[in-house]
Order: sequence, then structure tokens, then C-alpha cells
Amino acid sequence: MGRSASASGWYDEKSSLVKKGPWTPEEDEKLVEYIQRYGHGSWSWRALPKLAGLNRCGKSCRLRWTNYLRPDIKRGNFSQEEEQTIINLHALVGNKWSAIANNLPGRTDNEIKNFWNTHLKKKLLQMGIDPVTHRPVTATNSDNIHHLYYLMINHLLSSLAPQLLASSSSSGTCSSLANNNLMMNMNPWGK
DNA sequence: AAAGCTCACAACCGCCGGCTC
DNA sequence: AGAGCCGGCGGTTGTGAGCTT
Repeated sequence: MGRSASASGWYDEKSSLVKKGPWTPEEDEKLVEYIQRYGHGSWSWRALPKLAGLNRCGKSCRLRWTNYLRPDIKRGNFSQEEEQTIINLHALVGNKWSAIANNLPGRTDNEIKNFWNTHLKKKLLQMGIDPVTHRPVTATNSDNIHHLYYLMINHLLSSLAPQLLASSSSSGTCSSLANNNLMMNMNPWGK
């Protein structure tokens, strides 16, 4: 089933008039006010811009709300524990940012994805760990840190991945696994 | 001081799966 | 059964801020 861009919500029938780019405080205010007043369920994202008096496509509104305006979003730097959780979960499920975000309350998939791409990937590479495979970059490297990390990830992949993937949509399922004592104790970069 | 570069992150884009008709 | 709508996802891009030269 192929889908056009218009069907996915980026452009409506008057696409040339739909505004793109950064949101203004006024637009934010309109969006927040409408959602807070009417809650979810009585409208669709596609219909919302018109209802709220916004010259945006529904998809842009949804993204703005879920990634930035939602009241439960946690702002600020990632803690060591959050960082550790992301790395552990990424080793289990890969680039499933929404599944990872489900286990980090207040964090969005977009935020985690950005954090991974700008910080964690580099950090792992500096440690000599491939951020994709979570294995040492050099096959012959038997350094203790790499070896511990490798054992840890393999242990988790073999024992936990099936159940994690099966329940990745339900929040709270993974966090206890990702943060369990074994993993924290084996954390090769400390803290 | 200013031009160029790098980094971080908000936003865009295209695609997919589920659902409805 | 299949076409279309919708919400959601992950990859990519644009841009502003901060840093370096």
C-alpha cells in the first residue's frame, strides 16, 4: 500500500499555504491551549490545525506536541543512569528509539535519538566499541573492558531480547532489566 | 572582529502497519 | 480484498549557537 505525502499528513489540500520551520511562541500557545482544553480523542491530528487555528499540517502539530510541548517531558541533561539505560537497551533492540523511550519516563524518542547520534556513539567509539554491534572495534582486542562489555551484551541478547522485543510497546518493562544490578556492576566505564 | 567550522537539536521527510470502509 | 486514512517510527536535514582561527 503506497502512501503519498499528502496522505501521511504533511500537506493538506492547500499544501502551499502550510507553514514549515520553527514554531513561534504564539503557535505553541495555540496548540497547548487547544489540547489542554479539549484533551485527546475528540479530534484527529489531521483536523487539529484547523480547529486550533494553526496554519500547520497535523503531523507537524503532533511532532511539536510529543517532542516538545507535552507537560511531562523532562528537560535537561541525561543522567548517568539514563545514559547507561540507553546504551544497554540499544544493545538489545538497536535503533528502536520509541522502545527505548518507553523505558525512560519524560524522554522522547527524538531526544534519545539525537543524544545517541551526538554523544553516545562517539563515547562508545572512543572506548573502542562499535556503536552498532556493541562489540570491540578490533577483533583481536581482548582488553578487560571490551571483554566484559562483550560478555555482558551477549548474555543479555541471548536471555532477554525475545521478551524485551515482545513487550517493547509496554512501558516499564525494560527499565528494570536494563538497570539490573548485574549490568550496573559490570558497567565498564564506571559510575 | 569576523569568517569559517563544529556541534546540538528541532523539525522535516518518507515509509510502514493498523484500521476502516 | 484492497484502497485510503491516520498515527507512529526512524533517518536525515536545516539552522542557530558556540568555538576556533
